Amino acid sequence: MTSTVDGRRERGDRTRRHAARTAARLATVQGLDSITVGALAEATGASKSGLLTVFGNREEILLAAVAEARSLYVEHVIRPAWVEPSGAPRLRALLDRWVGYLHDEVFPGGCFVATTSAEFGHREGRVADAVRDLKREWIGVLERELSAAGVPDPAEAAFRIDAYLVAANTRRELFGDDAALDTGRRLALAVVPAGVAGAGETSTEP
Amino acid sequence: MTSTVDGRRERGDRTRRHAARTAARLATVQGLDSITVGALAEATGASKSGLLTVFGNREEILLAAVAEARSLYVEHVIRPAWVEPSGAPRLRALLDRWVGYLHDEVFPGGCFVATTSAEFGHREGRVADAVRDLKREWIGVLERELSAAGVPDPAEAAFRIDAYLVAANTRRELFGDDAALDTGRRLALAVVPAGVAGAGETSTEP
DNA sequence: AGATTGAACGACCGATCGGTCGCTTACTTC
DNA sequence: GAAGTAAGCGACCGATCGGTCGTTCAATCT
Repeated sequence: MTSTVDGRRERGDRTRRHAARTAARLATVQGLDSITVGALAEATGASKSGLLTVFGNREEILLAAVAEARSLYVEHVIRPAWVEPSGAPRLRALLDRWVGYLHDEVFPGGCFVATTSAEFGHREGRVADAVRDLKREWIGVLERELSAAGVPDPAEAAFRIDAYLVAANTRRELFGDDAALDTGRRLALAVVPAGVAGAGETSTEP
Repeated sequence: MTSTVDGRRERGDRTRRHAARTAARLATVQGLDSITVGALAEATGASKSGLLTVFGNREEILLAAVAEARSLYVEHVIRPAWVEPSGAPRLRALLDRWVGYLHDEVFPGGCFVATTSAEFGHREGRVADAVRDLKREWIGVLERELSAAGVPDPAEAAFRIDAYLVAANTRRELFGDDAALDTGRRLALAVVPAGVAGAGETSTEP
């Protein structure tokens, strides 16, 4: 996995990655579907045609942006929390990391999942499906950890936590109210059992 | 205030209203900022130039759409609930009406405020300000009624109710999960004091 | 009836949209 | 070093964008 083919493709992968990341960040500011090839070209320093040769068409750019956003989310929120044992401790870490991920401005316009979930609500197509998958995946993580924490109704608890976090993100973006983030975390923490009900291990990735 | 001027302006007002309503409905599907003058012209049966002579420019169309959405919201959610006495009874009516307003498909893409709040999160300009005002107004209603209901921390309670409702709307739009609406209402109802703590009267409009 | 005025329209404007085409460049493999 | 190949670019395409302009239409006022 070293020289030949990978060597040739390294260039393309680098610009691909760079463009996808820029697109993902732009998406939280102006909307994923508002991204234009020309604007992305200017933002990345590449040319329109250059981007289109690498990605094929605009839809592939949006899909790459969603994939890149997912990997950023995993890197900043999921993986750091995964060092904690499954259940309540991991949930607390997830909430901490989630607030940190917003505070660190990983995306300039707040949470990528929250923004695009609202934007692509009931649309159809591959991009909308990718966004749906992202949201489903996050809720799945919450439900599994809540279940491991011994919460009686994990689905409802996940609904509540997700609701608090999204609302916190919206308020912060809309009114510049940074304190909303802590309010959201505090309310979400109240859903997590206080006891050390961790049953799991520092186990497999989600 | 009868014949002359109003008579002449009735035509314009009717198309203005019709276009604004269509724009507000379209906004919940494809995003408020994705509305184009041409698409709105086709959807209303008018011509591009006709719309622009009445509204002036695109921004005015978006502003009119927000204003029209507000009036629809008042008509379907606020006013029906205002017949109940202030406090817990009115809050319960608000939650009922909110679920009904979504169920009746007043907007084809779910709650206008939720969608546009996410879309215009941290943007600037008159449209973003109008969206901000709408959200602020709704939260204000909740806080005032929660306060009247004797809730100790009305701001936090309003945060929770708003979070549940927005999350319910998002899930319904994203996954077609109609049951989410009832989950949202049930959770929101739990924030409202159960006792008949209504202090007010069938009083003034918001 | 004639004048006035807002509503509405078709034609048209420059700018930008997503995308194609042909070319050069950079790198790898013979 | 020659050949091959993906990366990347500039020029250009038809379509659509928001918006302007001059005209026509419908209703009111004198």
